[in-house]
Amino acid sequence: MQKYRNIGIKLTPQRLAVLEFLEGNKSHPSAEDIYRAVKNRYPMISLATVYNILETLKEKGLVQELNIDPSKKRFDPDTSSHHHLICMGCGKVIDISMDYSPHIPETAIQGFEVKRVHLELYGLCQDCREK
Amino acid sequence: MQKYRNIGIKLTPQRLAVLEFLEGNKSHPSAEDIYRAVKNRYPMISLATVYNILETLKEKGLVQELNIDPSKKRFDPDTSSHHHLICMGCGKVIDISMDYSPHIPETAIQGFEVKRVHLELYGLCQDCREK
DNA sequence: TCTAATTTAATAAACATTATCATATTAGAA
DNA sequence: TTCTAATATGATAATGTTTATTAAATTAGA
Ligand SMILES: [Mn+2]
Ligand SMILES: [Mn+2]
Ligand SMILES: [Zn+2]
Ligand SMILES: [Zn+2]
Repeated sequence: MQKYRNIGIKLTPQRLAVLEFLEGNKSHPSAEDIYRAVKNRYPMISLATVYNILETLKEKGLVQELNIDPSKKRFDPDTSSHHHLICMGCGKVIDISMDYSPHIPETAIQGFEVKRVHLELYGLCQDCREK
Repeated sequence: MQKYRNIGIKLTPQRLAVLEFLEGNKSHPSAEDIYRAVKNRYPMISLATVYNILETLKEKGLVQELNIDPSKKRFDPDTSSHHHLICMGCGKVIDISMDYSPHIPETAIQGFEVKRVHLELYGLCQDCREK
């Protein structure tokens, strides 16, 4: 609603629907996931539009693209620095926020300028362990 | 040659060519990269075969699949635990090996069993910084 | 209210990866 | 060495994801 006025993009029902679906969403959905969810309320929306919107939101820093899943991109509305547990059993992606400031010795990175750090912890979630 | 006898797979010229190309390779090539490189010496090889071989090598633990690049898988013959610098400018992927055993508090991972840790450092390489 | 700029939706195209299957090759047994 | 069952290859089709195209619709500001 009003809260998205100052983002610097035109407000369309499609964009609002995607923003509302993503708001606080911790499931790290794919474009297809978002499309299906939004389609329930706005059956006329197109998948291409969802891709367009995600691209726009990414540029505006309102969403982050995750490369965690080799078969498709996944999106995260939490753009703060945080890390992920990735279940090798079911593909679930879970946030972990732990105080983490790695000491990276200069010698190890040879003039590379580090802008962002992402930690991936691969393993098995509780549910998948019980099988 | 002889060194690949005990892997538990049939030795074919195609497999040997891929293994030789990957041996000590630090460029984190895609399937297409590998196909192009191997094709120089074995022009009859098919891209599907490269995919088959990579799948087999992955199962045998001789190669690791990286999800670093959103547009395509990349492969790493170094299956030891190590981490990567990823250049947001040119897409280059560089190894970093630093002693890194994060202390992950149990409370942060809620019953998740961590099998593998991968650290991604996004930024700009020396070359890209100079532009 | 009017209008220029932007966005949408439908669809085609591009691209990476996987599936299919007839033919060829490997590795081990005889 | 020869034979043969099991496996691998190569050509190609199929699939799934993402991007490009473009006419029509919508937004936001004058
Ligand atoms: Mn997250
Ligand atoms: Mn590596
Ligand atoms: Zn799981
Ligand atoms: Zn670079």
